Amino acid sequence: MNSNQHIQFPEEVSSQPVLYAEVVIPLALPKNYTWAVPAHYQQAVQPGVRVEVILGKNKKYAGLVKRVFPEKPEAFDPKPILNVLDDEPLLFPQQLEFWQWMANYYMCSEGEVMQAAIPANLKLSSETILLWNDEHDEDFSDLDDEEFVVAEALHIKKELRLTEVQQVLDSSHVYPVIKRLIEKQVCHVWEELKEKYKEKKETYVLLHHSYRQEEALAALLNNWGTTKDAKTPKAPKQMELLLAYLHLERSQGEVPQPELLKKSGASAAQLKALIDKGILKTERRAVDRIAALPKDIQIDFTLSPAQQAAADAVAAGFSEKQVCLLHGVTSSGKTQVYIKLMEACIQQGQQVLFMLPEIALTAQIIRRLQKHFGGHIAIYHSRFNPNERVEIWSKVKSGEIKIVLGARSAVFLPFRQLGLIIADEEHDASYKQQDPAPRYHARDAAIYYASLFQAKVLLGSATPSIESYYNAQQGKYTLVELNERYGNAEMPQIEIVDVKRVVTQDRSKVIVTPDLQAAIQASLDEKKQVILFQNRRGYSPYLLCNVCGWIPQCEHCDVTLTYHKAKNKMACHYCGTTYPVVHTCAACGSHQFHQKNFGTEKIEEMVAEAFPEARTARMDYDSVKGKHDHDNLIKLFEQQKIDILVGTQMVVKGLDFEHVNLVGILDADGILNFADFRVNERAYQLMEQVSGRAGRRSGLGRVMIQVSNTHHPVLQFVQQHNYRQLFQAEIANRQMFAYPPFTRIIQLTFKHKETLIAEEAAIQMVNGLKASFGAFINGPAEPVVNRVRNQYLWEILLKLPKNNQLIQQCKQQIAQQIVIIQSNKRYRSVGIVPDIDPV
DNA sequence: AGCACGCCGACT
DNA sequence: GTCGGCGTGCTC
Repeated sequence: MNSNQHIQFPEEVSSQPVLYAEVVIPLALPKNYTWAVPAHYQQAVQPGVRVEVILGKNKKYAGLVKRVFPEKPEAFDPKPILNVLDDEPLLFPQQLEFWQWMANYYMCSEGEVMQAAIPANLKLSSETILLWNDEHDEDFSDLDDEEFVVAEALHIKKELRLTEVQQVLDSSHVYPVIKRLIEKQVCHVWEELKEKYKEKKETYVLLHHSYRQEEALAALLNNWGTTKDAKTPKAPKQMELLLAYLHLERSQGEVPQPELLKKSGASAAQLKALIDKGILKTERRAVDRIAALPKDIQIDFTLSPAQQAAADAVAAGFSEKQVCLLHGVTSSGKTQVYIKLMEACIQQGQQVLFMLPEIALTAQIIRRLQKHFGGHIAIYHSRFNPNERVEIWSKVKSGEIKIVLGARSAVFLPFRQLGLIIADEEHDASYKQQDPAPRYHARDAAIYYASLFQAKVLLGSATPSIESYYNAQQGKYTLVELNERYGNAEMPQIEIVDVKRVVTQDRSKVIVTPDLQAAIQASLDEKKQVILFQNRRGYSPYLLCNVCGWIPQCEHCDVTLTYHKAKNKMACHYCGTTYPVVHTCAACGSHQFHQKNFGTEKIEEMVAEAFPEARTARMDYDSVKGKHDHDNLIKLFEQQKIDILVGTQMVVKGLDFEHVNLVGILDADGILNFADFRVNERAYQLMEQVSGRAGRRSGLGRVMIQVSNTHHPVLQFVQQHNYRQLFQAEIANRQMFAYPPFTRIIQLTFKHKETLIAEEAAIQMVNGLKASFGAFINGPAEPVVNRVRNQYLWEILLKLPKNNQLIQQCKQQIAQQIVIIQSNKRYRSVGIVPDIDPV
């Protein structure tokens, strides 16, 4: 086999039995596969390390060892593990257990969980493309010969496929060498980013590590200018610069180069001199990278009595129950309560995971937490640069990072001593991953994950999900209420504006009623700011033929195309295809089209026309592509450089603007008339959260809701800010129609390019489940949008009683049924997608 | 997810 | 006569 055989004892003589390893491969394979552990790797192969294996003819993967065992598999002959990539496990047993739980609970493979769980840089396969890391300089002195060869090739070509690397290196070394190059940040793994975003980079000045020690620094300063030490410089201007640096570092933690030069009045040359002397150094990095802030904690505020009481109640609750729901009205200062609890947790040497919905993860909250926890905190985000994600991964694992602030994917980080998970805005639907598998709910998964560490979970919201509030009411969670706004600010006053009363010439919908228009003007006159909220769903602008009523549709989906005026394009929001704007009706040949509905784009345009003297801006998914666009826009609005902000859901999330005293909800009907069992809950959450943006700090805020169905009960609840009433009304509904929290839902989607085949497969599933679960099955039915990407859809909805054993049995039976259905040639290519607890 | 194997249409 | 379309089955 190889030369090792000569130095290795023959197997019969060796005291160790042959071992096999169950390995998770980051693919949607039906199950995990087994590879043989060569004798010389028996020490190195242990659960949690990555190994290089061949799968299929010649595909290589870095898989993760789940389990090592001595029994030889009978059904097949395992291939050998080629290499062991890690000296120590990439994660702890808790994470492996978490993966397994997630695969079971959400009906997917562990490979799919792995895919979601670990950063791209830790996933290697033959398909992997390596990219040269632009941040790396050309200093290759710390590379060995093999690393150097690859690094040089990469430096020239900028990218290499792993198969190309194979041609340069002896093939038995490729993966280990690549692994080391990634660790040395020479390169990183190419990854298709969901959203392109350009990191904002700045040059920061840091103290060279040899002067990080207090004594070394003191010695340097005390001996400055004396000649005792030949290395000690004299230049007084440089000392001034150094002192300015130290001052800035102490006062704000981080020292951006431009700021230092400006504050100290020193020149770039003087800075360079200090760098050349090895006293300071510079580092170019993204602004939101792990901050080199001092590792101390500064809690320099005191809680209000109400906040203190809440914090105490949460802490007391944790001694009895694992989960606590903090229901605090908007602007009650939940974040301060979190900060106190986080502090207590890290004082005990434990780690904290602070989760937020992706779009609420703004510079505003980051800055706020960094102010208190400095360098203990890291931000984790699916859009971050791959090298940094690995850096955070390992620093969380080592325990160096105490607090992670992140979106849902942060639940996968390898915490060592997790003490507390906070899920802020716990009601938010974006905690649920829609596509691809694992379709997990990060809030629910976090509760399980925490239990593996005996850690506590704090769910926070001004508008809790019905499920969580119900759990609290039933005594499953502790319930803590925080009913007063911080600083005793009053809750905003809510006015319902009946749009039916406004008559327009062309019977088209009114966008801004005269009442709202007057209120906007009043706010502007007071030099205050205005937010106009437009629900996006179903309210995008589209074109309609004036003659025959034809509406342009997507070629691949059963969806009306959205008209984007600014880009002069038509787009499908389901599959993303864009089309040129139609000018000729496909049905009657007419050239007259009318723009229907109003998106934020149209609203911004009209508002700008109506208030020419005001500065308006728009915030929605299209206008803020990158994360920094979003932050910049918020900054502008904070600084009152924008008077009127028109936006979608985005403006709702966790933002805190001081000078907003009017919020307009333009079309509440679009929110209230959505066909989903959660409409009322959603509508309440949305309107209450939007209202919360008004008058947060000073003065009374005003909210105007434009609606035609003025008697909708949810409007009254919002008007009175009465969550309890909403809950009571809604829980009765849920019970009556057997929806969560009284049942658990499993949705099965069947996809095929012929609708009949998808339907038949769905019917077969129903038939297979009928005997045991017949009473709980709804469907199959076609969804409202019945074709996406040229595939027709059919759905089955199971509303199961809350009985874990029964649910488990049902999942098993679904899995079996999927195998049976797909073993029939006719249904082989039907995609069957289970979604557990869909939102 | 790849990818090879395999069975039917427009090319040299 | 062949090149190649992508349906289908398998990967320890």
